[in-house]
Amino acid sequence: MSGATAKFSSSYHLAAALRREPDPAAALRLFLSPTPTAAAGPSSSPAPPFRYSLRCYDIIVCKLAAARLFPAMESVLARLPSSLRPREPLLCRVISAYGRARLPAAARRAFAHPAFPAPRTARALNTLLHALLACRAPLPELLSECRGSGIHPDACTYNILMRAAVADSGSVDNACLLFDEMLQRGIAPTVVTFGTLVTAFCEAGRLEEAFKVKEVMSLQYNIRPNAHVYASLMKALCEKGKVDDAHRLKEEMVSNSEPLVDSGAYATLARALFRLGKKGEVVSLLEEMKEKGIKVGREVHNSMIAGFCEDEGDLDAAFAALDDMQKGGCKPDSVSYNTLVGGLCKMGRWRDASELVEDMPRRGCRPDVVTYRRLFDGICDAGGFSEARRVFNEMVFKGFAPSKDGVRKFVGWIEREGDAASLESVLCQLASVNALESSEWEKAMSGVLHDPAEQKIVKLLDNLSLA
DNA sequence: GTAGGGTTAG
Repeated sequence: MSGATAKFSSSYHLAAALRREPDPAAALRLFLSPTPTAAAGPSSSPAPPFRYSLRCYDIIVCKLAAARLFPAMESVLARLPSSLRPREPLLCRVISAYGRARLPAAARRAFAHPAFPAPRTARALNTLLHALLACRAPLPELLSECRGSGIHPDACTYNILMRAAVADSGSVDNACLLFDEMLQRGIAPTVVTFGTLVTAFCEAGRLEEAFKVKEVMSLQYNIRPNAHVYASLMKALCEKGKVDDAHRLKEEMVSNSEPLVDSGAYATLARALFRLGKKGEVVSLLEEMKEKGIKVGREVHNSMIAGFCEDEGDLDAAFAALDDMQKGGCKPDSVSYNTLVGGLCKMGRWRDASELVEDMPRRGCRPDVVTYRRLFDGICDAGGFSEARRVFNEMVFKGFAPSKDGVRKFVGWIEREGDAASLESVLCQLASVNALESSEWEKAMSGVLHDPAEQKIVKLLDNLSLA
């Protein structure tokens, strides 16, 4: 006897079912009540007839983390017995999920989670540092986290710190100081370290120094520049309008004996050619990749989609590029869809954009914060405010904050409508995703507030300002 | 998915 009601006789079967279940909430229900009797009544759940394996915890935690269902994830972690000896990679998934969700305090708490046996290694520390970097924590905070942990830093630690130095101060010089410190402590730089420096100089527009780093790494450290290094340099050259130089650099890259089959650098070139209106050269670029046996990767497909949407204004061609991508065995990601959503909105086709977003889960791609922002902005720009209201509710429910620009237009519309109750709930929703800025409610106060609801809102705003 | 790039916001 098997089937939906028989459920699972072992943690092995449960793990397989959890893995198969695409809906994280459904997976959680399976995890919580793997037997039919347990499913019948949550309060009287008997213990399942088997012991959960670490694998089951692994799968459910990762699924919940990916879906940002953090309270559920925490409750599963709280049930995780330390006797199962969960290992650091799982902890790292949790930490980085919080980093991606921009929840630094939660990331710090996870780092110290008691279910995971001490001591922590540099790997967990580095994951935490990277999460904090994603939350735009300033460099001194990362440094003190580092010192406080008592964990010996490795090259990866320094690479993250160097990135943070650039992100924080915008100056490459602090990154260079960290590089010197790293050498003094006898930690050998890796190809990633040099890639980070090259990128930092490129972003600062200091191309001569970027090329100097490339030279130093090969001549003094005998580390050959890889595709990352070339990609940064080529992008910087394209941005300065030196597409021919970028072309030459690409030649150097592919003539390197190392099997550089990475297509990322081609994406930059393709997009730069689109911007210059040289669609034909993109075609020959793709042919060249085919000749050389270089797989056309996701980024190249995405830069084609972007080229058609933004440079050519040709949505049909963009959707055709999406089809090509799928036919070529490359799964479109949120960048692909976000570009199309933006393109449709820009053409005023926000109803089509809305449909595309609704279709994304079925196509195997979860809408992200960019998806919703572009759609919301596009609808607000076009004045489709009742649809905007629907999208707004959906995105806020998922924990995504709308863009400032969209909020301004949306709140402006609600003010003009003079619906104080709506305004109140929208302000609350904005506060729930930390998107309520003083300027918004100051403006709201000077707006529609001349009816009895006025006092209520003023009181609400006072409360918000105290929070 | 412990670190760097390339395609979308900003």
